[in-house]
Amino acid sequence: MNLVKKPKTARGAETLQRICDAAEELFAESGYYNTQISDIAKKAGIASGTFYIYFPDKISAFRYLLDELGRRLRREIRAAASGVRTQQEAEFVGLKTFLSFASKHIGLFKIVWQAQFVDMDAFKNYYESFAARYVTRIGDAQKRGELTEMDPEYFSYILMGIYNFVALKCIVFDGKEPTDELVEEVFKFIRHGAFAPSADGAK
Amino acid sequence: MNLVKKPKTARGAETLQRICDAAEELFAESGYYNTQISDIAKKAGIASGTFYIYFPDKISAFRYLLDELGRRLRREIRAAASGVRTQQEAEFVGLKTFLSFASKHIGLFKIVWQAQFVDMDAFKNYYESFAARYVTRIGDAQKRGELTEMDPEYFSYILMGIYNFVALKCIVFDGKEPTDELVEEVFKFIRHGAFAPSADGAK
Amino acid sequence: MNLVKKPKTARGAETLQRICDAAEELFAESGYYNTQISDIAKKAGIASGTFYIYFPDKISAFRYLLDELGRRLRREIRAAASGVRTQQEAEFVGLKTFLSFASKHIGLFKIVWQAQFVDMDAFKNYYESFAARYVTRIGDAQKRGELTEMDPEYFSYILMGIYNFVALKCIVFDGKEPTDELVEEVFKFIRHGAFAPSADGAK
Amino acid sequence: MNLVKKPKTARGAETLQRICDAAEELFAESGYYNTQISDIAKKAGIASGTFYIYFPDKISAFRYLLDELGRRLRREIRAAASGVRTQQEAEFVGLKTFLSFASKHIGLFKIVWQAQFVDMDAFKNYYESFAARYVTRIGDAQKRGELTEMDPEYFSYILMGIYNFVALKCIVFDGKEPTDELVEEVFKFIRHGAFAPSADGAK
DNA sequence: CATGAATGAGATTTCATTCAT
DNA sequence: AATGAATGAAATCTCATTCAT
Repeated sequence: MNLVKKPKTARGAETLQRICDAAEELFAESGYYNTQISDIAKKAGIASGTFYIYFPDKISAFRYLLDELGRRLRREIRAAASGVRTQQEAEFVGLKTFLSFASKHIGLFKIVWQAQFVDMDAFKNYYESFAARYVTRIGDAQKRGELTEMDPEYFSYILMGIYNFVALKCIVFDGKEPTDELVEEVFKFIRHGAFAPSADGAK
Repeated sequence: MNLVKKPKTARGAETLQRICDAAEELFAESGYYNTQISDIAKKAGIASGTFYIYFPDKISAFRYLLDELGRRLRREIRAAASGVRTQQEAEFVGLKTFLSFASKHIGLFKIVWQAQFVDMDAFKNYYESFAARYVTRIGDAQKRGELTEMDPEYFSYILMGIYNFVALKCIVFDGKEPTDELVEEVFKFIRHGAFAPSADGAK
Repeated sequence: MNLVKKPKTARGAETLQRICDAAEELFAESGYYNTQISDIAKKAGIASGTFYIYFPDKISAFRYLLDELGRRLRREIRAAASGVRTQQEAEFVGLKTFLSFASKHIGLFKIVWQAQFVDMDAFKNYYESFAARYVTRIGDAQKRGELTEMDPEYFSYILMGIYNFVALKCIVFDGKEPTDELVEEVFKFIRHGAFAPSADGAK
Repeated sequence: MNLVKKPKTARGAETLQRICDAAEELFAESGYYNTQISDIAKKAGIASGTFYIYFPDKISAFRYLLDELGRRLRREIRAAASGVRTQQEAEFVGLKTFLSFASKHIGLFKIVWQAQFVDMDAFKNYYESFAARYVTRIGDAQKRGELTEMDPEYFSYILMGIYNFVALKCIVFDGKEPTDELVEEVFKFIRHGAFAPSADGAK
């Protein structure tokens, strides 16, 4: 069965859009389990029954939003990194794009985090989709000698961990927009690691 | 007011322990919202009403476990890092301890992740408690020139991000025990960053 | 906030009416605490959940009925007493109307009595609403020399006491309809007091 | 079965007393259905189980207190009225005693009111016990020409209505002690009725 | 006598989903 | 396409009562 029924009329398309916007906001703000269909309906300005014209059930709406998030984010990163040469530049641009996307779509960002308790398969799939693309790129870069030698899978999870926790701190906890300085700072860690050259050199 | 009612008899203490064990396992396995009091009661071998002798409601049990997790994990890390000299050693030992703790207490580890949708305050508090301790240590180490200069708060969130996503990949997704080799690999990243010396040397 | 949600369709209006009728009867017959939502639903011929479309909780339904009782009773008494000249006539007609109302709506009458243990504020408010209207009329009549001089507030509570206990004896305990003779008898007391003229003349 | 198990030791007697005091207060303050055995136990400073040493169940404690109330009140009124000659004096003293008793034992007074929804038989029995004694005295007084001729049963309910509602207003609603002036005022009504002599004489 | 932990039936309330209009 | 009333299974939580200690 399909996650969503594509509307045939313009009126229907607008209704679906309103449902998605409302659902995105509410899932992010209150969480999947604390969001009722009636809440979504009220926020979207429709009757509860109308929700079921477009989605077969609640979880389908969630999965649909989750899919959309991944797709859009990957598209943006791909677009942003299209012109770069080195892996360093790609990483820098990726970080920047991720943070700005998470800031604009804080809803979708928070939806991913809870997915593991709503739909573990969808959650795992989300991260693995990201990792998969990473792994190829990382492998290539390692062959070119650009990147530290290590398991490409863990490599990508480390980078995702950094990205996600920086976003958590900056956007969710502190409610700030990520600045260019922040991106620079974080990227410094990614480039050099945690330890100061001197300390490391002494070893 | 109180998250938990301390039992007055040995029998009561045992019952409470059984409730905690059952709740920890179920919250982790199925998530907070998919875990019913009746499930906990059945797993603990008690009547449903007995749960409410010790906890005023479901969410209090969750918060109690969350608190306990943080406390135990911090205690173990502190104990493990008590004899070390440098920040590098401390970090290495901390990572190792975290992964082995998460592997033993996968329940508690997964409880933290969902906390933001059960009780955002408790969730934030959890990470901030960790960050707070980190920040001091990091500041000191930076003064000694051991660590890269950067905002200590983001520094700690970066490290927590790495730890958590490595645990996610290894323990949750792959269902493996973290090995010493993994710890070494991840630590390599923390020490040198993402980029190979040669590539970096160009800078 | 609101005690009741006003239905938007005719079907809804009928359902609400059926719920009110059922609740009125059951609250009166078995008391608030011995009446279950499922009893009301069964008697109204609806599913339990439907109750909650119209009332946010059990106590709101009770308060709503209590309000309605007061309003309807006051309206009837006002209507009945609209054409009278003297306070004596007004009082006579008021007593008569009260007893016949209580007899028709024994449910609502009994609901008031228990209100003090369900919702003390609503209970107090009920009697004070009655007393308030009384007090004005009594004050006026006293100025015209029609009524014994005494505190108008206690005056009204005395009259309410007489009305309520006569109704208790006749309707609740003996299960009878109040007759015109009863009204006459009781009114004799109100007119002359307890003591026979001769005995009183001795004073 | 007995309502209460009489204690054999002095320690037991004190415990029973503490239970009764606590129950009286709580039943009055919060109502029968909102009072938990555990509340009574806590207030009495005992364990919940101890309650069941003295009372077979919750309702027995209630009935016991209700019985006690009637007995004590009747005893006090009898004692106070023992020396009087006329029905007028008896009535005056009765009113005074009732109000002062209700003021001291507001708990017991409020317990009676809710009895109809806890135990209708006990409630009816309570008022009928009072009415029964009244009826005899009233009949005699009527034969002596002291009292207005009317059905003695309704006569007694009218008087109880006056007493109870004056107590309700003064003690429960206004939280005041009944004064001698109040007793005088109310008694004026009982003696002369509601209407001023002139107004009545004109008729 | 006293304790307080344990019970478990039962109450209120929620909410995803259906369906007649 | 949209409405909103209705459903009813299921969840959380309560509390009188029992009983081993």
